[in-house]
Amino acid sequence: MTTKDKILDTAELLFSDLGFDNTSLRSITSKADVNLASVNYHFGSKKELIQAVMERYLSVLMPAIDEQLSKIATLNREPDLTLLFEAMVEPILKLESVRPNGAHTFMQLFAKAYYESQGHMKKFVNVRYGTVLKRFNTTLVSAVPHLPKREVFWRWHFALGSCVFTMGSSRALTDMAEADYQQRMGVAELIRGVIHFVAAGFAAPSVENIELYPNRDIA
Amino acid sequence: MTTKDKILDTAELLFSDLGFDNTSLRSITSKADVNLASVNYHFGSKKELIQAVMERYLSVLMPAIDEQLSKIATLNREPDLTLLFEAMVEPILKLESVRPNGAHTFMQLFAKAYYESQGHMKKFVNVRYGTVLKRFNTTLVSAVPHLPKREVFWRWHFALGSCVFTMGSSRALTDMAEADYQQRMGVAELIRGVIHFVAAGFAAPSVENIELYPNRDIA
DNA sequence: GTCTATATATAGATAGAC
DNA sequence: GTCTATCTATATATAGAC
Repeated sequence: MTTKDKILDTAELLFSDLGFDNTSLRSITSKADVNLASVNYHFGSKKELIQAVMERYLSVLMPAIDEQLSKIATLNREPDLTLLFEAMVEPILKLESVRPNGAHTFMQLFAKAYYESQGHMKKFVNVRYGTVLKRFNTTLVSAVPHLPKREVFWRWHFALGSCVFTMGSSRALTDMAEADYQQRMGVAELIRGVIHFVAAGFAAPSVENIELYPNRDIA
Repeated sequence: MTTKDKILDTAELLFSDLGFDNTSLRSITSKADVNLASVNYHFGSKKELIQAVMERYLSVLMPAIDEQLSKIATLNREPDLTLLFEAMVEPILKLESVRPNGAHTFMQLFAKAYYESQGHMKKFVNVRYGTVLKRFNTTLVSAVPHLPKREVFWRWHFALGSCVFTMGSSRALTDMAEADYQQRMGVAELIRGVIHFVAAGFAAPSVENIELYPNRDIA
């Protein structure tokens, strides 16, 4: 195994576990058993190392998502929401082929990236995969034609919150579920659970058409 | 205004904006125009400063939540989910009285605390307000008697994700909503929106009773 | 209570020998 | 490509004068 690969593998392990800011280049190189200076030699900077770690997954995930969106487009009917969300499962599970336990690792990385809102990552993803993201958004909007666009905007971010949070805490949550309810959840079941939840939230009638506080018994 | 208060006010401003780890004592003391060493004199350490900042809000929020739970208990009927969630709005809005814009600031702080998962905060909250948290959980479980407990566990965390994420990104999201849809959202509307979303997710039929992939057109 | 000065630790990055 | 040694910056925390 090359030095470069040793760095990448160790970095993704520590990044996904501790976050990007909380992982020092020193901890990576010592655990990977390579020299500290080799990170800058091979990657230039910590930022570029982070991008390289993410790119290994994004380069598999994004084309797979694009392909699913194409399949949906060929159906020649209004795409429904559950179909769209479920179509995201396969691309994520495909990440298992990138590295052992890849889907789980990527979800953790994704969540950490979101939490720490690394500006350079946002730019990086948008420049490289902006068209796929736009396409997903277009499909999403067309899947809920009865909702005002601003409603779609809000619900999408509510849903994203559930997904990111679940991804980031997946290890802790599955451990708790096993300890308290003897329930062994895999990555696939977890994704399906959260998808079911957010799809139901999306399917709710428009907030703008209902009375928000019908039950004022206690207020 | 005392030095201690100047530190608290400035700290909460920077913490809520940049997060705890990303805010140095130096940036706080220089912005508050007090001496660096005064933080350790008045609070002992950065950890204790963080706890003091949170405590100003928690000491108002938690008793208010407890009171709402009491009111729900006196209704003498199965508490419904929407009622329970809506009951949380008033306590949060009460935080406006702690400091100007307090509800918004607290939500940001809460989200950052969750993201950075500061171990000492978790302990601190559990020790001081564990009974209120337990009581909320008990009420939640009794509000959805048709769901298996493990389902409640999962859905609660999915819901929490939506809430935390929305709280943490509230400024960015409301700014986008105003720019793109000319929609001016206040804190109250935002909370109600996300509550409506997660209540719908909670109200969905149990995942364990439905076929998860009824629509396999594309997989 | 408030200040200066400093101890101590840890970051990311790089120069230059090999 | 790999290494040692070091630069530079920044962090929390504290000792001790006032």
